[in-house]
Amino acid sequence: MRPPLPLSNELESIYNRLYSHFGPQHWWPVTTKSKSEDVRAFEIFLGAILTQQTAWVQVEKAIQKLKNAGLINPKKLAKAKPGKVSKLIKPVAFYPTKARRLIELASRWGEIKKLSSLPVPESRKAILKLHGIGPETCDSILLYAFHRPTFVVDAYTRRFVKRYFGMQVDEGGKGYEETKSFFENVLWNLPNKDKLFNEYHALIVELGKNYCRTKPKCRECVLEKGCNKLF
DNA sequence: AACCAGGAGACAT
DNA sequence: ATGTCTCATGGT
Repeated sequence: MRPPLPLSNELESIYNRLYSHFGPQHWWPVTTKSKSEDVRAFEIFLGAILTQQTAWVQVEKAIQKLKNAGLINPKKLAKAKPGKVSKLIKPVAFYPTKARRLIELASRWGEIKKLSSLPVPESRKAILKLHGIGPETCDSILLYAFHRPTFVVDAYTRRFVKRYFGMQVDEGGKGYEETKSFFENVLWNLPNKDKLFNEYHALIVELGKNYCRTKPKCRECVLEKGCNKLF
């Protein structure tokens, strides 16, 4: 049993309310200024993996350390020793395994860039096969590093559609795809998709971080004008 | 002092 | 194909 599909205006309206409440989120935050597009993409790529199960402030520390060591650079990072990288990214969770993965992935950066320019469905399939990259990280990389139109889904996104639309999304990978196409089906024909997807996901994260972490009801006042609880 | 953060993989069923 | 367990730092 499915909930009625939201009118496109409904998701647009929510977007507009989120945007006027929180303002632009400026994702993906990047520290390397006015460098080549390639360096920018690589830093985002690293950040996408570092941030798994990790608060963003911790990722910033790790990125800064990598930067000081000159390792926001695929070739150099590929040659770095796991012990060294591990030490640099220590502020993030699972740092030893992430260190090994980052080195491996850095050595395949050229391949990854090529894969990212395939049509989105094929691109995701290919990048998902890489070790250390699951669905959310894959879509984050495609959207934020390579500006491809793919909607990123995270736990906040699922919680949001569950509470706001009463949608029954299961926890597993199926729920990921369901939630993803729930947004994409409605928003796909709008102009500036990548920009919209970018801001929309960031806004949902901001919403989720700030409101009603645990209360499963509290959906009546969702995004209503003048309500300071957003859900 | 439990709980969770911008998850993913191995493994069992 | 779908659940459960594990990894393991730093904030509140």
